[in-house]
Amino acid sequence: MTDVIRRRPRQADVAALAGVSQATVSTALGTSPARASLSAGTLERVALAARTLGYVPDPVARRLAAQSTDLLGVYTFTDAFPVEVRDSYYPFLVGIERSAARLGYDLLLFTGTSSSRGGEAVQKVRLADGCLFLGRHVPEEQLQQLLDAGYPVVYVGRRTELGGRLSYVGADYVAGAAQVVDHLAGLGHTALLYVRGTDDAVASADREEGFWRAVAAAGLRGQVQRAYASSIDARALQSWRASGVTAVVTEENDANDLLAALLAAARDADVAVPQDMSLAVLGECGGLEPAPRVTGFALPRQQMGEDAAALLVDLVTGRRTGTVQELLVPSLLVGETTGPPPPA
Amino acid sequence: MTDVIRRRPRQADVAALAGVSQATVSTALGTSPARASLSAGTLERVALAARTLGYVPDPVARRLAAQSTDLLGVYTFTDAFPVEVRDSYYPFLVGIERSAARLGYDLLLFTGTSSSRGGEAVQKVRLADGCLFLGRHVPEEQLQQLLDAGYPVVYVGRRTELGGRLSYVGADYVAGAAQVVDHLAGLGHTALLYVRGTDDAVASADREEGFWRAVAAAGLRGQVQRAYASSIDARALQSWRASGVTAVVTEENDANDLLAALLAAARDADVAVPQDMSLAVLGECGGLEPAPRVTGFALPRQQMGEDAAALLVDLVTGRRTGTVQELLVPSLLVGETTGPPPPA
DNA sequence: TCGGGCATCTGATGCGTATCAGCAACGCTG
DNA sequence: CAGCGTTGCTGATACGCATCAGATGCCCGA
Repeated sequence: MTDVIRRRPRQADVAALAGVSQATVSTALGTSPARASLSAGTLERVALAARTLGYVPDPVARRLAAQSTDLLGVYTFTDAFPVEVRDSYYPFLVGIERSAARLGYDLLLFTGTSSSRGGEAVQKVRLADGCLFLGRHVPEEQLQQLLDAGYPVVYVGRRTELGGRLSYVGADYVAGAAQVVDHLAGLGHTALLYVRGTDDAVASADREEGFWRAVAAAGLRGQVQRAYASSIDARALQSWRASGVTAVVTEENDANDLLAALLAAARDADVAVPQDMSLAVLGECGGLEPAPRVTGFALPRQQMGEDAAALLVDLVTGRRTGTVQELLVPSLLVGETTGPPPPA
Repeated sequence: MTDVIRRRPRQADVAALAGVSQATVSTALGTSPARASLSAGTLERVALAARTLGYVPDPVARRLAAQSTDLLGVYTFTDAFPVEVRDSYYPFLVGIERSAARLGYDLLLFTGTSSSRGGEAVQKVRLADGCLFLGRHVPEEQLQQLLDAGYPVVYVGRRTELGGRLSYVGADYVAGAAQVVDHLAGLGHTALLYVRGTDDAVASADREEGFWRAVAAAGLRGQVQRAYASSIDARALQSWRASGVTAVVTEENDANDLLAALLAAARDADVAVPQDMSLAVLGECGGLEPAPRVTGFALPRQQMGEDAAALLVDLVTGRRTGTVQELLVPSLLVGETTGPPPPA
């Protein structure tokens, strides 16, 4: 009662009340093997004193001393809660949270990372025991530093940077693309065109690889064309048809508007989808207005988040080590834009 | 080169390289007023050394020493990323992240808080400089401990627990309810019924208060009825109409299904909405299938998040003190379920 | 020449915990 | 009773940084 402003209690206070040393309190309240060598009486008295004082360990001090915070970092290169693409980010977060909660970790969300000058900001993730990275950007030098220091890092999404030394949980675009191609083959198509964008993102290349593999496996004719959305028009479409193509696959509608351009071109050319020509996307389709249900495949986003967090925890605890790379297989989404090829 | 396993650099390393003391490095790299009394040359040499070594301050140590982490806690009593009600939580998070990023704070998300036994888990929020709370639940004893210790806490949503000592940024349900009532009055309705659920949530009571105030101000006849969704049927609806009621307002469709029950009852009773009777909700309507655009009001969720985080930062930095309570006014949403009353 | 004031910088200390070497007391064996 | 292993606990230290009371050297006025 003499002290009006009471500090929150620390181990020293508990120790004083229980009549033992601070070291004993630390041992008694902790989980170290040394705990076994304390007498039952002492354990009890310490526990009682701690409860009486409402003692709660200071996570910061614990981390400084023991090098572990039970925190997983989540680093995004845009807002963690983007408004535009919320549908694509949210499931990752859901999965991450699930795993983290199940494994007893809390989440440290780094904000405003895009605006902060210099890549050095990345280093602050070290507050957490390990860190998940979301988003396309890869600050190589910074990550290199983290890796060199043995700091556990896991990307959500496949990354080939840093000489393949990055751990990740990604989506198997090759398998996904193959599913779509197989679906078309099953419908009877024999000549397929893959229209891809002009950038060289890993996922883009993977899609093409999956396309070729499946085309070869199914004994189809295939061709690939790189294009800008603006270069796709009715005339292009007609020339493809003239060359025998009955189905076109393309990338998802993320940044490039290939899919939208194809739909528009089909409309302009009076080509009915899917009666005259089938159309599919090697990925998900979003952001289209109106939104036709386009055939494609769905990324197992939530599962990716879960697996990534679980992997990170394994790396943190040492249950797994080194570079670990996982690919999850997407699931085929059959929409309204694919059907049998038109009769020859 | 002798050291293969290189620790990450600390201030002592920077100090050695720059030829100054660790204390000087701390001062030079920090923002304390003492920094002004360092020579330009020293500042420069320290900065250079730090850059050379890739020094990044250890946030944990910083916190332990300076009692500040630049972290805002976010404590939810369900999943932080709920799957069912994502639409209602997400905007809060968006706002919170915005403010936090703008003010230079990162976010600490506590997970699995619902499952962890005992309320003591709440105490771990202290890792952060202050903490936001989302959700209905209020663990009074635990919060009391935090408040007693002078720990900054802000609720998102109005809370009257703990003798009104909780700071919050909430929605002004009174004003929102009044907007809806005024809207109905403007359409020509003169006799209104408010069907409310059976719980006594603060928001529920606020709605009723707003209802009564606006009814009185507009000189209307009003009545209130507490009901379960299951007790609302065609007969009840007919009896209300018989008593002269031309518009019914109710709570949002969150947990209780009052709104859904009313719509179903109207259908059963062959009462056309809004021709025969207007229907509005004192809040938002979601989760209805099919989803009619019901007249109601929208909570400024994102703004609430932003303001709550900004308030929390003010409390953390001492720019504001004590209990601060803010209410934001919702905006009227005119849907398809309200219209002029039927001719008498 | 000396005292005093200023500009710069440093040594020492504390933050709250975990860990480890080691100490004291005790029982046991030979 | 000396010697030794065990049990149960403590003292000291480290973790990396911030802070503050000085220490040091310097210039100026008296």
